[in-house]
Amino acid sequence: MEETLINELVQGMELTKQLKNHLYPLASSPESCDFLIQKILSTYDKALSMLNLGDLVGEPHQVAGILGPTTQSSPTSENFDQDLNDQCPRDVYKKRKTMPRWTEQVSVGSETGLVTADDGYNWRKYGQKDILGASFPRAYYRCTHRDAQGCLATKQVQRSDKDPSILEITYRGRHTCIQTSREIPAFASTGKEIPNQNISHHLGDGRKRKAHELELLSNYGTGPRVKTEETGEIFPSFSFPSTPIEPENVETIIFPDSLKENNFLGIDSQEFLSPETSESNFFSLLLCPLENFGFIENLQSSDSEITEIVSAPTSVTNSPIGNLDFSLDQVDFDPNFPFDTSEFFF
DNA sequence: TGGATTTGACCGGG
DNA sequence: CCCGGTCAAATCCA
Repeated sequence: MEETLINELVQGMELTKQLKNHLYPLASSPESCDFLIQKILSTYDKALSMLNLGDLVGEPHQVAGILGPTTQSSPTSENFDQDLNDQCPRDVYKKRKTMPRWTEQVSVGSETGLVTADDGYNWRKYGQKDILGASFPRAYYRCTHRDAQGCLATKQVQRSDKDPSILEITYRGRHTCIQTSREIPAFASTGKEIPNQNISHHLGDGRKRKAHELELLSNYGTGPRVKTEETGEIFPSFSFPSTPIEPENVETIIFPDSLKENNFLGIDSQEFLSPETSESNFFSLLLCPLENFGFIENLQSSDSEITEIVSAPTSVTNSPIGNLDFSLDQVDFDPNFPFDTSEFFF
């Protein structure tokens, strides 16, 4: 089993190298490509090292869970879900504290403060708090399908003190729900105003709220950069090759401007934490590296995502065509994808 | 009218 | 007791 994993990783690494060779003459920014690809390769290295060293990450099935579409519902994920089921709210709350947590910093490049951090999931805001020492309040979102499907995924969105154009989005828990957002462009599914004291007063006005949403979307992905970080914790459903045992490890990636022209901010780690979407997204990257290159940013959101990413080529290797077709069907956007937001631009 | 948001209250951990 | 996180009633809106 482990040997198979290594083989898969090695193949993935080779494929990434090939991809690198293909990308270089085409990419808008070779440095960007190189940076990202080096990141991917380094993830492979770490993953392989870990496998050789033993299972630093934990259970082998965690690793298995990230390999290939056949393990979309990883055993760990199921166990994880079971752990969270049939518990009183308090227990769930306690459990939630142990749930995987990771943070993204998304530059939204908006002076208006009306930018959302849409990630293709349906979120429902359930609270907002002023945080001590923070200039902006923190908004709390939970998965819309929590009641219906028991999905305990939550996220917190807070505008960065240092750079108000950056949203710090902390995700907690993995989505266990079946999202219906797949039917619509991921980035357009859940526009949410970010907590901003300057605008929060307007939120009572629904029309303004809607306008905000539009503005959010129109500003989406126009930021000068995307900076992601991972406040690592060990995910229960898959491994953390780069930072498997160092929760305090924070990795910040600053992306050059050349990567900013995209609307893929809507696809964040959550997408990739979901095995089926993670793979498909990466597939689409493989298929259309230039068109979709922007959302590499999101792929970089955390090492965990990279973990997911690197698992994809292995599947491609096994059955390239079939998986690619599969991926296209799975991708959250249609062929018009980046421009589906046109309706939001007036 | 049903779903989403707002917002003050509530709770538990540190 | 403070603060972060959640609840839930009131409110908003399509």
